[in-house]
Amino acid sequence: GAMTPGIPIFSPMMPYGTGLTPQPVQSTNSLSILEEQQRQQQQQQAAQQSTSQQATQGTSGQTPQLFHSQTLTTAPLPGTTPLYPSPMTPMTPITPATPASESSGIVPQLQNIVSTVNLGCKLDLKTIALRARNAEYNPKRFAAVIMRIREPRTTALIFSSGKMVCTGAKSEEQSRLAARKYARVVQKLGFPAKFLDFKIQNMVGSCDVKFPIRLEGLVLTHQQFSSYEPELFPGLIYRMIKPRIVLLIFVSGKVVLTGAKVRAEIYEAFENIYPILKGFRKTT
Amino acid sequence: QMKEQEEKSNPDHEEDEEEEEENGDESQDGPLLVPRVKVAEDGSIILDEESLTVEVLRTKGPCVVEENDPIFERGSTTTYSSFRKSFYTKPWSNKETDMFFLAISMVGTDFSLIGRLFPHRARAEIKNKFKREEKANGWRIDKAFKEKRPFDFEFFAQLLEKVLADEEKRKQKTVKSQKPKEKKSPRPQKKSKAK
Amino acid sequence: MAARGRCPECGSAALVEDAHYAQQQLVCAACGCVLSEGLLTTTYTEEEHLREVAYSQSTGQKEQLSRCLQRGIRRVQDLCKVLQLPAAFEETAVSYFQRALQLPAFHLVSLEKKELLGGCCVFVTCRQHSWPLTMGTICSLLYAKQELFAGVYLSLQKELGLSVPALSLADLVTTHLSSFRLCQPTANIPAPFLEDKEKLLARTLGIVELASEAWLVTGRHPVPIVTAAAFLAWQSLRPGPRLSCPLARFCRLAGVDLPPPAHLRLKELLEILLGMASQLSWLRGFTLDKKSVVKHVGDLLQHRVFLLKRAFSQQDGQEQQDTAPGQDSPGQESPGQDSMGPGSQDKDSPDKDSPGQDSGCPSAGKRQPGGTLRPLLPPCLIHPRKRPRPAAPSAPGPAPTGDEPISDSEIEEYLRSPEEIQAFGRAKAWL
DNA sequence: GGTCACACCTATTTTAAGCCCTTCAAC
DNA sequence: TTGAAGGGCTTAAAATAGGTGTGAC
Repeated sequence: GAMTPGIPIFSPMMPYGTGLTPQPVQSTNSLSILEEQQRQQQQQQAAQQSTSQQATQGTSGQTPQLFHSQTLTTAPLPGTTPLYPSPMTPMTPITPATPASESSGIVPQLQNIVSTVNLGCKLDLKTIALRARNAEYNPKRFAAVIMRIREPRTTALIFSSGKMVCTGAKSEEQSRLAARKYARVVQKLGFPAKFLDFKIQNMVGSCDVKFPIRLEGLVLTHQQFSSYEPELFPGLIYRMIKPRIVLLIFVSGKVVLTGAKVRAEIYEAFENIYPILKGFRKTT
Repeated sequence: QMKEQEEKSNPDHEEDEEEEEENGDESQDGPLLVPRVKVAEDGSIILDEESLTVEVLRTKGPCVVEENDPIFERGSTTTYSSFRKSFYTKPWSNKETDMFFLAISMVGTDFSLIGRLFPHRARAEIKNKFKREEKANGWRIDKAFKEKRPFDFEFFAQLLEKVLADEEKRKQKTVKSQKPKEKKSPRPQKKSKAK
Repeated sequence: MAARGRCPECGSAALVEDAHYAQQQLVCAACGCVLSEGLLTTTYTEEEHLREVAYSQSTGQKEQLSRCLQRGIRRVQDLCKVLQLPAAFEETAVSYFQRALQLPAFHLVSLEKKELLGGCCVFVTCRQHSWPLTMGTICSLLYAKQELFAGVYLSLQKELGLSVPALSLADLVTTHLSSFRLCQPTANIPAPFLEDKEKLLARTLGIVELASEAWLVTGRHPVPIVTAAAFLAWQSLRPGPRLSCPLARFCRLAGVDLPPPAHLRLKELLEILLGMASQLSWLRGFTLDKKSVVKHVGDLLQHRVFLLKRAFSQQDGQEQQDTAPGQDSPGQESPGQDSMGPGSQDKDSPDKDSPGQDSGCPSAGKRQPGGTLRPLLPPCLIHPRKRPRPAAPSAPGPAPTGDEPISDSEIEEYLRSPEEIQAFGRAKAWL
C-alpha cells in the first residue's frame, strides 16, 4: 500500500493566497527542514517522528524544532499587510546560524490535522451510505458522505468525485493511516479506490505560555498583524507573515495556532510569538 | 491609561530604523494612538504602506468626543445588542441518553436518521450529543457501535415515548410536591426486545 | 430578497413608509414586518422601483460609478448624519467604502453584506477618531445581525489591511454616562438618586481603570464593564440611600440597557475591592462584605496601586515557572511514546486540580484577611475549566507510522451484511 | 441574456474564552 | 431572588463541491 510515494517531491509550497503573494524562491518547506535539523533538542517527540513520507517530514526524519534565528536577523519581510506584498522576494536570510534566543521550552501540541486524498474513481454515495453503518449521507444538506472510524478517531468527507477529506487526527501519521482505512472501506464496498496525492492541508496546534497577556498592549504594537475585537471574540487574532500562520492569543496565555501545512510552521510561529508575548505579561 | 506604558514595555525588536512615517504631525499626544513602531513580529521589518495606515493615523486628533459633544441621536447612546438565535437544547436525561446509545447500535453514525428517531431533536443536537459523549465516555460510543442491533423503528419509537412520558411525569410530581423517589418503572428492560 | 410591493411575511400589499432615524422604511401595515430592514437609505427593495433613476444617475456620473457604489456611498453619508458625526468623518468613511468595493473580495459579495459594508466603514472611521461607537449601537441602527456585521467588519479589516484602534473604554464611559438619566434633574428620579455627572464620571473612570489593572477587562465586552463600574461609582458616592438599589433598578432608572455580563463584572469588581480593603489598615478588623465595601470605594481607589500590590500576589508574571516544566509540554513529550503521552498528563491534572492552582501559589482559596494571597490573574485562570481535558483518550499503542497494515476484520466492522442492508434499506424507506 | 468568475450556503475537525439561554438548586 | 451548571454560539485555518447569488462583459 504505499501510496503516493511520489508526492513529496513537489509539494505545496505555494502558500495559499490569492496568488498575490510573490513567493519565496525557496519553498518554505525546505526551509523548515533546515530549521528542524538545526535544533531539536527538547524533550519530545523525536522519537515519534518516525517516518511517513510526508513531504518534509519523512525526509528529514526530524524532530521539529524551531529555530530561532529569526528574531535576530531582521530579515526583511515582504511586508506589510497581506494585501500588498512587496515585489521582492524575501528570501533571505534565514541564516540558520545562531539561534539567538533560546527556545521557549514549550512545544505546541497538535490538535487537529486536515488532509485530502484522491481515491481515483467516481463513487456512488447512496450505495456507500446504505452499506456502511459508519456513514451518513444527506444530498439535500451536503453533497458528501460523512464517515467516521474509531481508530484513529477521525471523520471523513467522501465526495462522488472520489476526492476525500480526512479530519480530526492528531498527527500526520494518524491522518494518513485513517485516510487509508477510509479508502479500504470504500474498496470493500466494491469501488476501485486508489490512494492518490495524499496531502496534509491544515494543522492546528495549541499551547500555554503560563502567564497572562495584555492583549490591548499587544494589539497596539503589532497592529498590522493583529485584530483584537473583544466585542466579537475574546482572543486576539494574529496573522503572522513569516510562517504564514494565524494565531489566536488569549488573555490566559493559551495560544491556538492554525493554517500550517507542516508542523515545523506551528513550532516556528510559536517560537516567534513567544518573546513577543513575554513583553505583555505584566500588568503595568 | 496604560497605553504608553505598554509601548514602552515592549522590548524586543529594537532595530527598526525604517520609520518613514509621515504621520509626524500628530505625535503621541493623543489619548490613544497607535505607536508607530513598525516592528516585525518575526524579526523582519515592516513598514506598512502608507496608503492605509497613514490615513488612519492622521485622522486621529485631540479628543474628538469632547469637542463635538453632540452624542448620538435620540435614544440611548450605547446599545448592547445581543440578539442571536436562541439555540437551546434540552438537556439529555440519563434515560434519553440510553436511548441515544441504543440508536447508535441500531443505525450507526447516521445522525440525520437518528434525528428522525428522536422527534424532538434536530440533527445538530444528535451530532453534538455524539461528540460530547465521545469525549466524556468514548468507550460507550465504541461499545454501542459494536453492538449491532436490528433497526426496529416501531420498537424504538414506543420505547422512547415511554421514556419521555415517564420523564415528564416525574418532573411534574417533583414540582407539585417533594415526593421522594417514586421512581420505579423508568425503563422496562429495553434490551430484552433486542431480538 | 424582499417581495416587491407585497409583504413577504403575510402577503399583504398594504405597505407604508415609516420614518426611522430620519430615514424611510417600508413597513407592512398588516403585520408590522419591516421590509426595508437595515437601510438608512433606500433599500434594495425600493431600488427596484427606482432603478431607472439610479441607473441614469450612475451613467451620468464621471467615473461611471456603479449603482451599487453610489447607493452605498449615500448610505454611508446618511449614517454619518444620523450619528451626527463630525463632518470630516464622512469623507474618510466614503473613501474606505470606495476602496473596499474595488477589492475583488467585496465585488461579488452578497447584497446583504454590501449593505453592511458601508456601516463597517463608518464604524472603522469612528474607531480611528476615538469616537466610541459600539458594534451593538451600529448594528441596531442598521438592523443588522451582529455576527453578520462582525463577519463583514473582520473581512474588511483583513482585506484592506486596516489597523483599527480599539474602542476606548474611557471615551465609552464619557458618552455612555451622558445618556444616563440619573444625571438629569428633569427626570422623575428620587432626589437621593440624582448624581452630579462630573463626579460620577471621575469615579467611574477610576473603577474602570482598576478593573483593567485587575485583568477584568481584557477579552470582555466593554459595555457591561462600564455599566458595572458606573453602578458601583454611583452607589459609592452616596451609599446611604443607594446601597439597597440593585443593579437592575439602577439601569432602569438611568434608562440604559442592562447587559447580562454586567452582573459578572460587578461581582468580580467587588471581589477585587474586598481584597484591597483587607489591606487598608484602618479597615482591618472590620468584616466587610460586598455591600459594605462599597462605602470605601473612594479610599480604595486613591490607594489602588498600593493596595492591589499588597492584596494580591504579583508573582504571576515572573517565575511563572515553578511548575512550568511540569505542565504543558512535558506531559506529552516525556514519554518516549509519541504524543499519546498526554494520557499521563491528563490523569495527573485532574487529581491536583481540585485544590486550586497548579501554579505553585499557595492556594487560591478565598482571600482571608491577611492570609494567603491569590495571584492577580484573569478570572479565566483563577477559575479554570473544570475538566481541562477529560480522560486520556485512547492513546493505545505506539505512534502509528501511517503504513501499518489494516486488517480486513477491522474494516468489516463498518460494513453491513447483506441482510442488514436489506432490512436497513426497507426501514429507511419508511422514514 | 448568456457566459464568466467569483461569493457563499450546506458540512467536517479542533483548540481557546466569553457570552447567551435555560433549568434547577439553595435561600 | 440569586447562583451555578450545562449546552451551544462566536473566531481562525483548510480541503472537498453542488446550487445559487452577484455583477461585469
